[in-house]
Amino acid sequence: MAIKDVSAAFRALSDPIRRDILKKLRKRSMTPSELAIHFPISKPSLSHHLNILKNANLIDDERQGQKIYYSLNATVFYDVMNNFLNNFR
Amino acid sequence: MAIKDVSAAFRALSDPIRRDILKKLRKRSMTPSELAIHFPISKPSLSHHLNILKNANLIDDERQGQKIYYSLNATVFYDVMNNFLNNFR
DNA sequence: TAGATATTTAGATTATCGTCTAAATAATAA
DNA sequence: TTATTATTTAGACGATAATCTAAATATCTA
Repeated sequence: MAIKDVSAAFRALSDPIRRDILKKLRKRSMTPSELAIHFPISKPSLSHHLNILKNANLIDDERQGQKIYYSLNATVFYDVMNNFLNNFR
Repeated sequence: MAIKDVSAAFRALSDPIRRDILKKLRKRSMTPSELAIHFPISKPSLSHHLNILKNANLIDDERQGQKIYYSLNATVFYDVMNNFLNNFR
């Protein structure tokens, strides 16, 4: 999956909580409940942030029973950055 | 000048007009009036966008008489991107 | 089928954003 | 000084965003 919307990607990255979520997911996939431990916001708010990251194609999700595992979509992540940087080289 | 605020930089980059302004400034410094030709917004709106880019340290300004020349601050620009990418390597 | 756990959706509230017009400031030129 | 040009500031308005609580949906287990 390629870059759908550069604006959405940058907007997603403009929030420190969302950048921290990506940093957590860099190490391993995590569920919303696992992530929630690290952030001082309600679960609906966390869900909202995850949705924004997902719509920007920066993360993927996969349900396993009751749990949903979110993971970093490194490909799109680099695509956004590199495509953008190439415009300025 | 280093990165003051990563959030401000990404937020600045989340608007397509502001990204287009940066692309124009990649080639040469330009005044608000010169830039205005290329964008379908009022001059106060353009001024607002330039202010956001300036607060994010993505551009510099320099007055020459009546005119103010805006230029890309490539250093900060790359710093934001590279520092961020390094976090995900 | 209930009950428990995991997550999202709905709806409200407050704050921020992008835009405009009108007015103000700054510099130059007649 | 007065007029002209370049740009920003002020203030308003509608749209979007981040957050919360309460309720709904989905899955598993007894």
